[in-house]
Amino acid sequence: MNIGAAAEHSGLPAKTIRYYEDIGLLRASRALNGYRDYTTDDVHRLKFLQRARSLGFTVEECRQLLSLYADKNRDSADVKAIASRKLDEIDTKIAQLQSLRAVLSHLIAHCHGNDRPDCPIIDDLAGEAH
Amino acid sequence: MNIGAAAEHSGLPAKTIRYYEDIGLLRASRALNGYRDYTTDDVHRLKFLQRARSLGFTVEECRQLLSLYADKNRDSADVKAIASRKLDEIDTKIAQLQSLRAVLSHLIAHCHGNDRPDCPIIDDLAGEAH
DNA sequence: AATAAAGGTTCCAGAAACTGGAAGTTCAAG
DNA sequence: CTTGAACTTCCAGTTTCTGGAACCTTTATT
Repeated sequence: MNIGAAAEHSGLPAKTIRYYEDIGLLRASRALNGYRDYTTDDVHRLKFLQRARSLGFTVEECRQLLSLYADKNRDSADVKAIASRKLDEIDTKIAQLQSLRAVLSHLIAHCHGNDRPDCPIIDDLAGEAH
Repeated sequence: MNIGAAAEHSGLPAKTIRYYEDIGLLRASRALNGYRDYTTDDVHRLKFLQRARSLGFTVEECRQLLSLYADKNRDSADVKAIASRKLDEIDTKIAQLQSLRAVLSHLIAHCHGNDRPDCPIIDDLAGEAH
């Protein structure tokens, strides 16, 4: 599959896919004409990258996450440790999104028109996830 | 409150807070000595920014989100429309995080040692949020 | 009171993660 | 066989910080 189709399927711009190859995040094999050639597994990885990046994981973190599947020689306890750490980060992110969501939905429900200047939301703004 | 304390409370480096001021995201008033002076409301906004940025919202999106509270003259329907759109984005992010979480926890639970190379996870990698 | 350390200021340079554009090659359609 | 889309590389620019120099203010210590 050419880079255009891979871009289409993964949701990443072709430019970004080439950039990821530049920095060694995901190498694709080449067809005889020199074009990059992507397998469906490659596309899965690209989708995964798109998702993880859009959720605030850094490229280095994505590299780590990808390595969890890729490295057959890695010790199982090691994999588990890294995965567990990432799991905690994900849980934190979910909690933060939920608190962000609460703030916004409160805003939608209660703070219309003239009420808003004194809206209690501003007090909760960035409040802890209870 | 000085910038150091604001940094401490918000979780953002002082450098970043100054940068946010540079790009007009959050202006702080100045004390007589020229130091930036932050109110607790400012700190709430900073915390909010820290959170939203770490969750993958762009600076421009954060600016929009902040404007939801700040702009007293904005039409209520307008506020609701923007907030609703952001709410949808947040829901999507939550769903994506949950699917990412499922993949990782599956990895932890089932793909230890020699099983992993053929682990079914790689098939789910970046699979849709069901 | 003098001074050293800590923390504030601006400004400029560099890094991370893209993003756009030029110049050229290959492919598919008419 | 030509035209246009999609591919290639390479270089330059943008966004979002981040580090460091040079200098000023506050705070603690002698």
